[in-house]
Amino acid sequence: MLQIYNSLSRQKELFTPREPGKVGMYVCGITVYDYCHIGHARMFIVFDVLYRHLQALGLDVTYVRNVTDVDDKIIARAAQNNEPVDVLTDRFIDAMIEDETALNVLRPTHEPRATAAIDQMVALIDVLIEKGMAYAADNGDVYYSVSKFAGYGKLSGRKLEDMRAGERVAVDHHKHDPMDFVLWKSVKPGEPSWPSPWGEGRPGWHIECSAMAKSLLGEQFDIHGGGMDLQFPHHENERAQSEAAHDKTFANYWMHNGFVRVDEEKMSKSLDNFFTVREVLKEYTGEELRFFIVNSHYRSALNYSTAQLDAARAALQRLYTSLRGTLNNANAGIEQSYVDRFNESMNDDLNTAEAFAVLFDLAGEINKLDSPESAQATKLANTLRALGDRLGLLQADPEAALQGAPAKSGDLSSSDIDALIAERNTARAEKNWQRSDDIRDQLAQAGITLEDAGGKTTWRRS
RNA sequence: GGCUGAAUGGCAGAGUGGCUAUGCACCGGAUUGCAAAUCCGUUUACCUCGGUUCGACUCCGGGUUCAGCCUCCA
Repeated sequence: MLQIYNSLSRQKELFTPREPGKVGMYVCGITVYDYCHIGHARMFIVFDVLYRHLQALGLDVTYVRNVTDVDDKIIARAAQNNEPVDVLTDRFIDAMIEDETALNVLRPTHEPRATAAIDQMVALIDVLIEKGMAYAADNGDVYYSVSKFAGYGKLSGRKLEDMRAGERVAVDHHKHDPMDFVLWKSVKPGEPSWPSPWGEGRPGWHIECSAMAKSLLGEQFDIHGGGMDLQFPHHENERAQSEAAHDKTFANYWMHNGFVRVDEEKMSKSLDNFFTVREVLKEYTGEELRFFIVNSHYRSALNYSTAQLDAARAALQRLYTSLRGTLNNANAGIEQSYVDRFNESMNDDLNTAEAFAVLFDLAGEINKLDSPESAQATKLANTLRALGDRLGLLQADPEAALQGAPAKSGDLSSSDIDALIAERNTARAEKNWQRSDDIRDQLAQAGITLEDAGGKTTWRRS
């Protein structure tokens, strides 16, 4: 019985799909004008874990995550680079896919691009105007009349009066009400545009998601997700548009992931304190970054630091070390009690931190066994790999994972390392401990840790 | 100013009205030529002030601090 925290009701609710056995899920993706940062990575990973969990529960999930490929920032960046908008967006979409692959994020069922759904947006705006919920201003813009939607503010927990009282909403004389937001922006010189009944122009950001969700999931669906900062105004507006147009509930459950912070401050472009995924991947593996993100609850704030990534590496080393030497036999069976515990944690609003305790318990049990190749060890290792996969982790060959981390210092090749290990073992056979220890120290300097066990010497990056 | 949310041991991070989270680090032991890895054991908590209760880190109320949203933002 899955319970998820619904931002709309501000409490955990039992998850009941609209159609038994099926789930429609929409997540707001990114605006492609730059490389993905750790905050984007968190969104990808959080909803990837949810996607995997829903599937593990036997549900047939249609997962839609859009790509916003037309927007002020994209246009500005393309102009700055002196390149066409689509060349810029294609490049960053490719980069995004590379990053996701490195983080072992599954591709959503559909990844619609806003520019391919303009017709649906125009149609939706048309419906809103027909219903008197929107109006075309004399400057060619179309606005949504916020005051005509009774439930406005419910998702973000704010009142229209409070918002109006705020001084931070810029006054625009084309709007009937300062809170009204734009559905269609009239064309400006040099900008991409499409024809519409209100003249050439381009869609506002909010209408994109309403239109793409409708065309791929229908007028109603189960889960709508995104970053915490999208709750207002983006999701509030999406909800207002879709519910006003269709006269029915839009998404039943709204989920928002917490932020990544740096020095206890939100990671963002404007604060210029962000780290891109590819930057971090120079020093850490995608799996280490993923572990760091999955290690804490998806709604809590997550403080980024290299100390945290180091801790993720150490934790992952413990898990992989327990798998070392075990047989990778998918038919070895599953120890159900661990799976049950794992599911119980995951069913509690994706309590991944608690679920991890199950993985570490499994690692401890495997370590206690006499032989990693015993039937029981194989079964437990099989269970550990299966549960790891539920979180998108532990699928690599243990030895490769332990040796594959990017070196933090030094840059010895594996053949250099093997040669030194061979020389050291010769010295050890001669009980030349001085020479043996010198070599071990030398490797330690280069970030290589040696382990002599069972008559064999293995190594890993530390 | 309005509205959310959070405060747990050296660090990270779950959770519970009375019972070991977990990982890393630390300490003692086993193992090892010495290490590493592993195993066994130990130590270190619940922002503050009041209240409810036989008993509160856990529930209620006040306070303090921090973060987020109210403007593009995952």
